[in-house]
Amino acid sequence: MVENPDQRTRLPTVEATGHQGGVWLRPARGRRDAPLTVDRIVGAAVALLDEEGAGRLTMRRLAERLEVAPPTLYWHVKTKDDVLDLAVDAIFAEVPVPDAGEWADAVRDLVLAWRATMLRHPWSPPLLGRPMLGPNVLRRTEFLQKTLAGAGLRGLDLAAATHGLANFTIGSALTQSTWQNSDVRDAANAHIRAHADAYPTLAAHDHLDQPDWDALFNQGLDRFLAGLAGPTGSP
Amino acid sequence: MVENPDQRTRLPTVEATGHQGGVWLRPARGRRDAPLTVDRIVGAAVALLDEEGAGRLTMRRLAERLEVAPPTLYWHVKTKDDVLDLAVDAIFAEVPVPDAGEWADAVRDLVLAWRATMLRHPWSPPLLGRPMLGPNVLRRTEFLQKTLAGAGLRGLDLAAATHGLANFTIGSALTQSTWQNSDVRDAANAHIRAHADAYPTLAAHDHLDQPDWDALFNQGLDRFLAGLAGPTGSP
DNA sequence: ACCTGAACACCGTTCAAGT
DNA sequence: ACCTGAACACCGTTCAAGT
Repeated sequence: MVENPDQRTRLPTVEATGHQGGVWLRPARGRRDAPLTVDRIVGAAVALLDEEGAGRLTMRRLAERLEVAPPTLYWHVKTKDDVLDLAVDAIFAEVPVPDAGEWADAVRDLVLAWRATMLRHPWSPPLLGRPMLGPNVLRRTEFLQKTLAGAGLRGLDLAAATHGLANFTIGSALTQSTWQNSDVRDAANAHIRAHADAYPTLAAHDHLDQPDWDALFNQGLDRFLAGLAGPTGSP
Repeated sequence: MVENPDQRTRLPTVEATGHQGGVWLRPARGRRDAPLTVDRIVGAAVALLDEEGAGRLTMRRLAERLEVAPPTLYWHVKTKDDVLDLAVDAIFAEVPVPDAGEWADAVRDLVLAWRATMLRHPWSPPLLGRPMLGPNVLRRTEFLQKTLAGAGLRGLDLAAATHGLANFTIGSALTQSTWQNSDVRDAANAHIRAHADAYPTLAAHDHLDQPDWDALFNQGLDRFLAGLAGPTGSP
C-alpha cells in the first residue's frame, strides 16, 4: 500500500519533504492509525475470533489486520497464548456486575450474563481450560463468591456452590456453542436417527436438537439455586 | 534406522536376497510391526497426548512414533481433526456402562467414571467443544438418558437432567484439569493473595487451591440427583 | 492396496537492523 | 522506543510416484 517506499530512504531534500502534498499525503508507515498498543491488539484479536473463529487466528493475520509487520506484535505481547488469554478476559468485561440486592437474583443475573457473553463469542468456551486470572474474570468470580458468602454459605458449601455454578455454566456454554450451528446439529441428528437401533432413547427425544437451550439452562440454574437454600446450605 | 536403504533398489541377486542373514535380517520397510490401521493411529495419538499434551500432537510426530512417513497417515485418516475426534471417543471406552440397578446409583457410577476418565486424560476436556458423535460417547449418553427416563423423567425435565449432568461434569473436569497442575495452582494462588485488596473473598477462601476437588464435585452431584427427585421431577 | 519423497502454503518466533 | 525484513524451525496436506 506504500506506493514508493524508496522515497523515504533518499536524502531529505526540499523536494521530497515539502512539495507535492508533502508529509500529510505521504503515508506514514508504522503508526498509520493510532499507535499500536496491547489494547488495540486484543481488540483486533476478539474481532478476528468473532468473525472467523479460533482456527483462523494467526499472529500473521492479526498483524495484517492491524497493518503492521508480524514481528511488531512481539514488542507488545510475549506470545500468541498471551493474546488468547487477554482476549478471553476482554470479553468478560461485557458482563455487568450486578448491584447488591437479593442474593439469588444477583447470582442469577451474573450467571445469565456470563453465559450470554460466552455464547456471543462461541470461540471462548473451549479456551476456558486455560488459567483465567485476568482482572475481569476475577472481579466477577469475587462478586459471585462474596454474594454466596453473604447468603450464609461457608466452607465446603461455599466452595461447592461457587465452583458448581461456574462449572455448570461453562459446561453448558461449551455444549451449546457446539450444537448451535444448525448444519452440525442437523448432521448430528441425522446420524443418531440413522442409528436409532443403537440409540433409541436419544433418537426418540432428539437429544442434540433442543428447541430451547435457554429453558434447559434455566431449569438447571433454578434447581441449583433452590438446592443452595436446601438441606445442607443454610441461607 | 535403515542402515543401507540403497540395497533395496538393487537388482535382486542371490547375494542380496538369500545370504548374509537374508530377508529376516533385512529391515522390512513400511509394515515393520503390525500393519498400520486406524486403531493403531488412534492408540498412538492417545499415548502421545497423555505423555506430552495436546500442543505436542503433530501429524509428523505421530507418524514418527508409528515409524511411518507423515503422508502415510492420510491414507487411513482424512485430517488431523479426525484423529482428535477418534482419540476423544477412544478414551470413553474406558468408562464402564453400569449394570441396571437403582437409577440414582447407576447415574452416579456413570458420571463418576466419566469424570475420572477425563481427569486421567487432561487434554480431553478442552476438546469436548467439538461434536462428540463417536460410538463410545453415544452409547454412554444413551445409557444416561435411558436411565433417567426409566426414573420417570419426561420432556423438558428429562432433557434438562441429561444435559445438566453432562455439562456439570464436563465443566468440572475442564476446571479441575486446569488447576490440578501444582505449579499453575501455586502461581494462581500467589497472584490472588497479592491482590487480596481486590479479591478479598477469593483470597480468604483459597478459591483456586481446593484441597479436595472430589468432595466439591460429589456435593454438586448429590444435590443435582436430589433435585431430580424434588418438586418438578416426579420419580 | 498401501506407502513414500518432494513440495506447497502456511505457522510462531527470533534477531539484527532500521528510524 | 517502536517497528521491520529476513530467516529458522516447524506445521497440515497434496500428489505423483513407487511397490
